[in-house]
Amino acid sequence: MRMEKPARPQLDRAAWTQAALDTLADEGVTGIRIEVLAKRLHVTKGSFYWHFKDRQDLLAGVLETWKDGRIRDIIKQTRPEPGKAEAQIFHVIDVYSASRNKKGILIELAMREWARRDAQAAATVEEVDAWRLRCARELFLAIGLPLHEASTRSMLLYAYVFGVSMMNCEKFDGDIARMKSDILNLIAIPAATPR
Amino acid sequence: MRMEKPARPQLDRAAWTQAALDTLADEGVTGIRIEVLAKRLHVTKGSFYWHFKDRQDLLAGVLETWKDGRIRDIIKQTRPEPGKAEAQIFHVIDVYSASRNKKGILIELAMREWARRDAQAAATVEEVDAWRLRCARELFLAIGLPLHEASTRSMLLYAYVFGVSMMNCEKFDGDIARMKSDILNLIAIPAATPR
DNA sequence: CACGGTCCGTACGGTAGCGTATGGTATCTA
DNA sequence: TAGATACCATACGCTACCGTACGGACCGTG
Repeated sequence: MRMEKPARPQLDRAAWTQAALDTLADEGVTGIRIEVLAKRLHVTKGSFYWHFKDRQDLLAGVLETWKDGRIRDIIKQTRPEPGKAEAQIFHVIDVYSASRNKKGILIELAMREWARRDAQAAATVEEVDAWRLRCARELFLAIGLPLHEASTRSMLLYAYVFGVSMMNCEKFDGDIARMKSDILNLIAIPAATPR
Repeated sequence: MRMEKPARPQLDRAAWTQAALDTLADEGVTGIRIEVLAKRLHVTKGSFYWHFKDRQDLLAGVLETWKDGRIRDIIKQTRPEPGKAEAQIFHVIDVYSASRNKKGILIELAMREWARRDAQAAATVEEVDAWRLRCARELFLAIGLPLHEASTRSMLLYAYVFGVSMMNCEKFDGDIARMKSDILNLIAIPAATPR
């Protein structure tokens, strides 16, 4: 009979991993520091080193957790629904728009920053990206594109959404909203005049 | 009469700033550590604190140096040359391809990682991006696009090149070279059927 | 030659973070 | 009720940094 006793938190690996993911979004990998996380969770390092062997153990858990979540989401978002492929493409893009998923994007960027200097992280990101490209390609195939153009467009799609998330568009001149909308149509709608 | 005495290096701010930029490419901002740079330059901290007030002073110098160099390059690359606008667009893209300018791209990514957590860096990157977008827009205008589409395409251009530089495309299936080529045509060549 | 400026080495105190050792306190189980 | 177990606090040594204080070597100039 497990009673909820919020007075005594009783953390587990998942709680630490989640806190690490939050910190990753805000400060990057180097921001994931055990003693800082402990303060955040109102415990001490003693707790951490009970659940984890060392910092590397936590980081590996972060990678696993992120990878599983991303792949699950991707599969769900791109599950074949006849006749809705085009809408699904727009939905995939929407998921990575800063306005709708700020934290997810921050984690995404932090992951790639991490991957540039760590082989494990690189492998993880690579695997997730491979899933994304495959699933997006299926959507483009579903709306009638040939294989090669489907591959090309899915790559352009993800390169664009990640790239634009690195630019502070808010302060540029011009109608940013309309520009983004036009870009999406350019990417997602093939062989048709935009709008 | 200044003789070159390599036995006694005689560093200056520029040498430290350059070393910091190199380190930035490899390890990010947090990798710029005074005592590490000193070891790299075969001197001690004593030298650093002679030329700089503190670490922040160095970082500000790095931002300035990078900004000036980038803006100068952008202007040079997009200087109006009648009839060559399209070639210039492709050249701009080429400059940001990993194969041709690996270090420049690493610095670019590190700068944006830095900008996500530091207001000064954010302002610097923003200013550079604004120049880039303006200059690229001029090129698209020169090949006959209306203002709005010129803005849109220059934004897509830079978002794409930055985004693709964050993806490890080497290990994906498919003919990556051809895909990238197709994408470039899609971005740079308006109103024409790709291929 | 004395002397001030330039440039750097050395030594120090201080902080932040990692990992370990060890003890303490609940909670469960026999 | 007496362990045994799960979970956490405390205290410690260690390393990597930052920034400062100060001294010394070299240079020019009077």
